[in-house]
Formats: sequence, structure tokens, C-alpha cells
Amino acid sequence: MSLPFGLLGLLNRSPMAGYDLKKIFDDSINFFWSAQTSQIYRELNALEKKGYVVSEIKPGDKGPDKRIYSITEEGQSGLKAWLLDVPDDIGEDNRNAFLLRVFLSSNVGIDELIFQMQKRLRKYKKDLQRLELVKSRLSEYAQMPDKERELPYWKITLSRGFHDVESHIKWAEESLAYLQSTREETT
Amino acid sequence: MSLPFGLLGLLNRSPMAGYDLKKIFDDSINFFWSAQTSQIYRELNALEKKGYVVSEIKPGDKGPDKRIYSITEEGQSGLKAWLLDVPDDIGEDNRNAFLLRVFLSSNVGIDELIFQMQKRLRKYKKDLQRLELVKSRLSEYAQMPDKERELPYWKITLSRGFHDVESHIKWAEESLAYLQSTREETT
DNA sequence: GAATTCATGTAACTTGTTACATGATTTA
DNA sequence: TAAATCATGTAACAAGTTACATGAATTC
Repeated sequence: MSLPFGLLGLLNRSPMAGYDLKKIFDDSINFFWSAQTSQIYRELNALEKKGYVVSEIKPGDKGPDKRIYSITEEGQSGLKAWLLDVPDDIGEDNRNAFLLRVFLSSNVGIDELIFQMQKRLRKYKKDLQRLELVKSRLSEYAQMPDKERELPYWKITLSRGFHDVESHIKWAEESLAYLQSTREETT
Repeated sequence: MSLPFGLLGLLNRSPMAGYDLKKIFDDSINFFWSAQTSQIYRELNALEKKGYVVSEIKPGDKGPDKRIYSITEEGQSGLKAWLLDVPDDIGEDNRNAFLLRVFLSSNVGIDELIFQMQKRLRKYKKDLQRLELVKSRLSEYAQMPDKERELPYWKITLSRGFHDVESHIKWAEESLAYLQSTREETT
């Protein structure tokens, strides 16, 4: 299970509340991992029971009180152990609900697929824009003192994001060209 | 939920048993969708309750009896409705457990990441080989009478698979080059 | 004063995974 | 005759999603 270690990794940079973690997920990590607030609070609870984090209620500078979580030494060694033990078969979850529809699209025909693929292409282009945003956020953060050490890892992470979106855009464009050409054949 | 419609789509080509469906998943669909046998049987049951499929026990030509599932008319219109109603936000599940580790690898250092990335690259190359296998299986199947109609959809589906693996291989190679160069900098 | 954001949670549900049980048939 | 494959399932669990509840503080 990856999520608790994701949380642990973020808390290892600095203590924070569940709400803060959620925001980091939403605006930086989102392109390779996501989590619901309910799930985050649930996992933080489990981590505390395990002794990997401790929490303490503090008044928020603005807004209501916060329960601030900090990583413990056990948490740090747990995180490291997890990072060093990489099972061979872990990885991207390949489930692609759109591709399943493409695969079955003989049931609705080429015109419909062209229509859906055009929508998809627009979506991929939006994804690219969002990634650019993430990029600027990360490079800002990396300029803070003591953070530049993390830069190479973030660069590689982000780069995966760009490779991914770009490959989607290329695929959608190629597919559209191909579909249009087979459509003309039949005409 | 996509899985039941995946099953429905396959049953719409020809009636078959849960075991047969599992095999198709494992050796053709695997690169964009996967399912456990237990899940398949569970969903087939639900589909039957819903009236989307009917089943009938038939003696297997070799081996034990089979429960053969056939799609009903309701099932066919359910499938079509699903294919025509594409929510904007569906799509690839981006969760990438390996990338999460990369993102947090400042905790274990560059050498460790290089080691892991090399293993990953080998895995991606194996993925590429498996895709070639899928490709040959699909093109065989598409040569059967009445099946050539599905060819364009399968080509596009497979093409996504190749774009995906290739983008992973490129990323891993670039990342390794980058990591090696930053390692020499520090030396 | 109303709407939005901040902040933490609970409950119920859905989807996916793991482990196990069973028994027939086929191949080595 | 032992091992592998064929075939169908059940039970328990893990992970992720959706819906809801609550209330304070801030912004419009």
C-alpha cells in the first residue's frame, strides 16, 4: 500500500495537517497519485496507531484549529525501508477506462469514436497546461533553502508526467488522422 | 464501473464462459485492463441478475462442464448506452507506485535510484515484448471472417499500448543519463 | 448577511485483491 | 500416478469513492 508512505514522505519534509497534505496531493502530486480527504484522515489515524507519526492540536494562524502531524523516528525508518524494498511487479496501474471504450467501439462506429477522440484530445491538452502549472509550483518550492537537494528527483518525476501527456496527445492525433483516412476509404 | 461492460463487450462477440473471459483479459486486454477470476464470476452473476446476460451449463469439449454466458438484447442496448455516454472525467487511473518512490527518493539517494531505475528499464523492455505478442495474437484474430470490421479499433488500442511503453523506456533512459551526469558533478 | 474557504471527521458503499475449496480432465 | 490445466466459485480483506455532518473563520 503506497498512500501511507506518500503521506510519510511529505511529513518527513515538514509537519503538517491532513488538510495541508490534501492540498499538496491536489496541486502537485495529482498527476501520479490522488487521495480523498476521507482516505487521508483514515490513513493518518492508522499511521499514528502504528507509531509512525504523532499529532498535536495547534491553533491555525487563520481559520480553525489544526491537528498537526509529525513523523517519528520509527516513521522515518519505516519510510526508508519501504523505499529500499521495491517489489518487481509494482507500478503504474494500467486501467484505462477510455481505452476500454475505444477497444469496444466497433459497436458504435467510427464517427462516434472520432467525436469522442476529439474531446479526449482537448482534455489531454488541458492536462498539459495543468502540468505546466505543477512545474512552476515545484520549481518555486525547490528554490527554498534546504530544498534544492530534492530537485533532481522532482525533475524526473515531472518529466514522467510530460512524457505521459505528450504520448497521449500524439496518440490521439495519430488516431484521429487514421480514423479520418479509413472513413474516406469507405465513402 | 467499467469491468461489467468489458465483459459485456466480449460476450457480444460470442458467448463464452468466465474462464474464457479471464484468458482474454490475461493475454490481450491486460495492458489496459485486468481482472481477477473471483471478480469476473462476481460480475457475471450481477450481470445475470440484471438481465444483461443469460447462462447455460454445457459440457466442455475437453475438461469439465462450462457455464456459458450469452448477452441478451437488454445487455446489448446497455452496452451501447454505456459507450455513448462518456463522462468527461473518465480515463486512465494515474496512480503510479513507482513514480511515488522516485518522488521520495531524496531519502535514499541517487545511487539507489539509479539501481531501481535500471531494473525498471528492464521491466519496460519486457513489457514491450509482451505487447508484441498481444499484437500478433490480435492480428491473427482479426483475419478471421466477420472480424476484420473490428481491426481499426484494435489497431488504435494497441497503438496506445506501444506509445505508452515507448514513452516509459524513453523516460527511464533519459532519467538514467541525467542521474549519472548529476552524480559525476558531485564527485 | 451569505457564500466561500478552512478544517476534521464518520458511515456506507464499491471495486479490487488474496487466499482458499473443490473436483474433473489431461499431460508428462 | 503425479503434476498441470481446466473450471467455478466463496469468504475475508484492502483500498478507494461518495455522501454527509459539523462548525469556525474569512471574504464578498
